Amino acid sequence: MKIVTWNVNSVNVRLPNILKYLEEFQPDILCLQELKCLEEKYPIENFNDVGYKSIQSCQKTYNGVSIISKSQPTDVQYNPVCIDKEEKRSIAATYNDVRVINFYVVNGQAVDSDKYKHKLKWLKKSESYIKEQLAKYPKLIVLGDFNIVPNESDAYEFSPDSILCSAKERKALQSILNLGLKDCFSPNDDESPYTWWDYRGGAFHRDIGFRIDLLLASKDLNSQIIKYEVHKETRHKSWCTTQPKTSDHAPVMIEC
DNA sequence: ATGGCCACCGAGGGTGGA
Repeated sequence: MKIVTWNVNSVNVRLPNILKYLEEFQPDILCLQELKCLEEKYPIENFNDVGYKSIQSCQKTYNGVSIISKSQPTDVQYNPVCIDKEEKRSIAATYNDVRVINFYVVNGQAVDSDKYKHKLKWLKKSESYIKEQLAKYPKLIVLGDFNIVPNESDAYEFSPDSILCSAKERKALQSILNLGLKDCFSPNDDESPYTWWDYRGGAFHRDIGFRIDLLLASKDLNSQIIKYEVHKETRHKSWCTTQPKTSDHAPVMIEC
């Protein structure tokens, strides 16, 4: 089974890229973040037309998460981790015997800002939710855009006092891992571990990036993982000729 | 070079992303 997480930065702008991705990589489960559209603008027919189902939690302009899959989801939860009900940042469902929880974690903007406090609060809520879910579903994966750099080696330049890298954020992530999850990341000797590169300053071609898109699996699932890949090629404007504008994130895939 | 922000809303620039 192939499971992917991808922050697409607008599902409608990126639709050609997503359809090409489905065709080329044939994931069983594709979790998207930053849909940036209302439910009625979500391109579900385009996914149905190529044999995929979708569940989604949408809002105007910001956020939004969905799970695109070959098989039918069960036990669907829309926005299970929620502080402000307008913010759609979480969605969960079961596919066969695997529980999939898709998160778009709060960015946080700057350390000690109101948004940073909101981020930490949101992470605390997600920890309680994951704990409850782990008790129900032994084969579980939490994945998405975490907006947290797990380790110093996961950033081109690790700044411990800045957003994505701060101690409080990383501690919140560690608390989630301590529930019994393992980061599926597997280093590749030929390339950096990054999954996000700023649009500005030619960051991608200079490989100034960060690893902030994560897949965290329970032990029962983690033991079955046979592959971990970051599909950086989708970040090249030449990859999808019908929509050369790319997301600033690359899709991350595991196979189990 | 695989480059030099992008997408949103709304009607022009302000906001948010990370």
